[in-house]
Amino acid sequence: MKVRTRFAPSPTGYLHVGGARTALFCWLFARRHGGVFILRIEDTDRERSTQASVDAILDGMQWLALDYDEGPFYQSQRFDHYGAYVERLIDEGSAYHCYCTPQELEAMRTEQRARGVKPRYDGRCRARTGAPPAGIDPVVRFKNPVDGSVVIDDLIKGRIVISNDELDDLIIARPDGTPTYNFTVVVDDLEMDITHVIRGDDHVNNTPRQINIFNALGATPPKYAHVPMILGPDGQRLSKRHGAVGVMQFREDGYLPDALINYLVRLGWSHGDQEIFSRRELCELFDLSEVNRAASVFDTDKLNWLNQHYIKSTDTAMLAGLLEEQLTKRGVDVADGPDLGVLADVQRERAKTLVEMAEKSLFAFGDLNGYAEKAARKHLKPAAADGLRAVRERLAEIAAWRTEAIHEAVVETAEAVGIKLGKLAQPLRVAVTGSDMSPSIDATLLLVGRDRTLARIDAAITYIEAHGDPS
RNA sequence: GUCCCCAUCGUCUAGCCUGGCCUAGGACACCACCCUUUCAAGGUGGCGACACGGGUUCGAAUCCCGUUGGGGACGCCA
Repeated sequence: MKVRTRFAPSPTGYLHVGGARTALFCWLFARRHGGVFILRIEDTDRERSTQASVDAILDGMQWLALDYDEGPFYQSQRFDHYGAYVERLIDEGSAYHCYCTPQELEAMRTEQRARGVKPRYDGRCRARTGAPPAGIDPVVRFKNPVDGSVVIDDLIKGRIVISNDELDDLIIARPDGTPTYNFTVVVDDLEMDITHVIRGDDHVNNTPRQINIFNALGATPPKYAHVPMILGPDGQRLSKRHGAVGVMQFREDGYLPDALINYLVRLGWSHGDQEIFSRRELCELFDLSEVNRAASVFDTDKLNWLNQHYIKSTDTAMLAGLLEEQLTKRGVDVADGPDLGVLADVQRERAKTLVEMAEKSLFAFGDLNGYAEKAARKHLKPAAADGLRAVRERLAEIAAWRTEAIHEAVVETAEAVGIKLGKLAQPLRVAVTGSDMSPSIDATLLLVGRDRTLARIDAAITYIEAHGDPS
């Protein structure tokens, strides 16, 4: 049978990394087996579902290049399907109307908690006879089996057995007739011929209920694979307070989609000692049997390392385009500066993110925004003035503004003036970039350009003369 | 509280199923050194873990039981 997987987020917020990893595993599993990957939007809760969230999810999927073969299907547009199944279960005696009020149920639960037992519906409406109470719109409850137990042969966790007396009669339709999650999932997984349900392991407790519904419908449940959770550094479930968790936030923060994908896939899955995987490799190698059973902690350091790896191996034109986005976002006029390809190539080894790359490249555009205080104090001293004058003169004579010529000019000036290269390069670096950290001095000058370089050296000499207190 | 799941370096993990090849391997981070005009990148080396207690066995990270710890679920949310 052809593999069919689905990713079924509820649109109540952005696509977070946990969801993204689940989607990735679903996608990979489908690709690996030449199957079909379906996107289904679980928006039966109209109170909380928003179009903005749907868009955010779609954007996230697109950015990560997790393309789906079918969908997106919206549950809110499939209410008639669910209604028919509800009717059928009622007719067959597998579901019943319940007239208990929310207050009543709440009281029941508090009482049960107080007794130290698991809060669950006691089935008081199961055998209700006589006329229905007036003025109450009933919910519909599924008649969960009373005896026996449900076995889940989870593809990741192994065999899980849950006794039916741990379960209760869950609500499958609200008073207004709208269906609830555990029911729509079953109907959709059934109607969409899903063969493998791959989802977060916060759903394992729902699985036996869903299997029971499948059984009541006379259908065979799909195979289940419950992926462990992603935790924050404090061991708690990953959430907003841990920082960036929305997929699109990672884009904002300068991460490459391939880097995030690679990071996420290794979080819980491994293939021997291999760390770097191309999408192609993943599609060939991914297997649920290699997915870890334990939860894992999200580690930004490792993501950063991977991101830099991908930055280093992205082709120049692509990287230049990405850098341009970042620069433009920062209000930089990219026309007023060096070739972005050249820039990207010198910066790719010194930035973990595109954001960092852009920030470290600002010196090559527009005017200098002052000097970093410590750097100026250390390097823009009277002792450096002669070197700067000499190198300015030598630089001004260069015919073609190229790395080699610049390099030569700097090295020769240092020799001529009789100082070590560093004694010249550092003041020059501060003069030209405002900071004592930048790419190699020849590359830096190349990026800054001849006119700016000369003007900035002049400015630095003026600065030294004004502040030159030889203490 | 009840039920379910989980447990190897700080973190991600290999090894576990099919005990011996494990004085437990790799990666990130960290530290040191090398390279070096700064910052990086790169190279070399180092630090660092089988949660604990029983059992089975000639032999256990690997199998079994318990303890502890962590996570999840217990909605007319999904």
